[in-house]
Amino acid sequence: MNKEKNSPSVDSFKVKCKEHRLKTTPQRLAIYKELLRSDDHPHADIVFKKVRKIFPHISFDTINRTLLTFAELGIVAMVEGYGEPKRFDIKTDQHHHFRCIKCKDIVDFYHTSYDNIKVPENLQRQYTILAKRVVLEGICDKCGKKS
Amino acid sequence: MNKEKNSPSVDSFKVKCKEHRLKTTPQRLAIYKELLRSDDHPHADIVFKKVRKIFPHISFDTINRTLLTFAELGIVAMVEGYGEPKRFDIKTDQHHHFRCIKCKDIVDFYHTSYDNIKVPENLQRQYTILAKRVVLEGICDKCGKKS
DNA sequence: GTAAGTGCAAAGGCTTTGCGCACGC
DNA sequence: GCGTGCGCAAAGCCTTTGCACTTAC
Repeated sequence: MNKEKNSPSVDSFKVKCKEHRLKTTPQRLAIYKELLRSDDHPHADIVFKKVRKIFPHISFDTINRTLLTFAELGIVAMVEGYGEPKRFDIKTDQHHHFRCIKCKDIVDFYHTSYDNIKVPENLQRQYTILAKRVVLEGICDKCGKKS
Repeated sequence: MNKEKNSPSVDSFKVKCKEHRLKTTPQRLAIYKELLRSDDHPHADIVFKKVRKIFPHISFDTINRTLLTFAELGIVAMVEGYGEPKRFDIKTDQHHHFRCIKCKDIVDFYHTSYDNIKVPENLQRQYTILAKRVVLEGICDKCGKKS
């Protein structure tokens, strides 16, 4: 494993850009850095508002296009939702999610035994499985206290 | 367990409506029946096009509002996606999903050992877990043949 | 220098909201 | 008859597209 290449960092980002023949523009770098800072799976508009503080002239389209490009190339991941705006995650390694059904928060967690769950044989035969993920849903501590 | 109440059927639907003080209008019944017929987790527009064949004067808003109401009350489930239009599922019992990343098909499957996966203790303590679901992603047989 | 990327503007979808009329209970 | 639900229309977002200008390589 090449750590440089796989753990999210500014350096790994530059490497990935070269691999995909993407230009490492200041805008892209700023967007990537913002994602590095976030652990709440922000959507484009949140990233826009934050990056604009550093980059006042950046346009929303650049944010959106960049995030979609990153997602397509596997530089970032897209997280599943229920029809809300697309949300992005800097973590592309195997992990799992807890989702709060009230505040819509998504919390990442790692759990080796979930990584190793066996795919049912009939599905294994029929499909090419590329990713496995466990999604837990419920109510987070903050929302639990409110009610 | 009250089978009448829990397995999806027209009868169980009427019971559920009464429980939630919803009127069982012909429109709602038609929408519910259409979902009963579908196993591909359709979004509102698909349901609209199909129901309109039986109910030419039904409006899209009715479909959309009805589906959202059903989802909110737990009469149907909403399936997770990546920012596309909301998709709905008549199955509200525990099951899991395979998603094809190419054609976006979602296939339901049941797998007891997935139902019984243990929630990590630290999460168990912090959150109230209401649902567990395994999501497998990859390429389905149809898309696999094409490439 | 060249191709790729950015910013701006406009259009296209999907979803939501408000309101008068209709209809199930 | 009462209150919920429906249909229609309009508005509000989010996302996508096209194009000229700019910039990284």
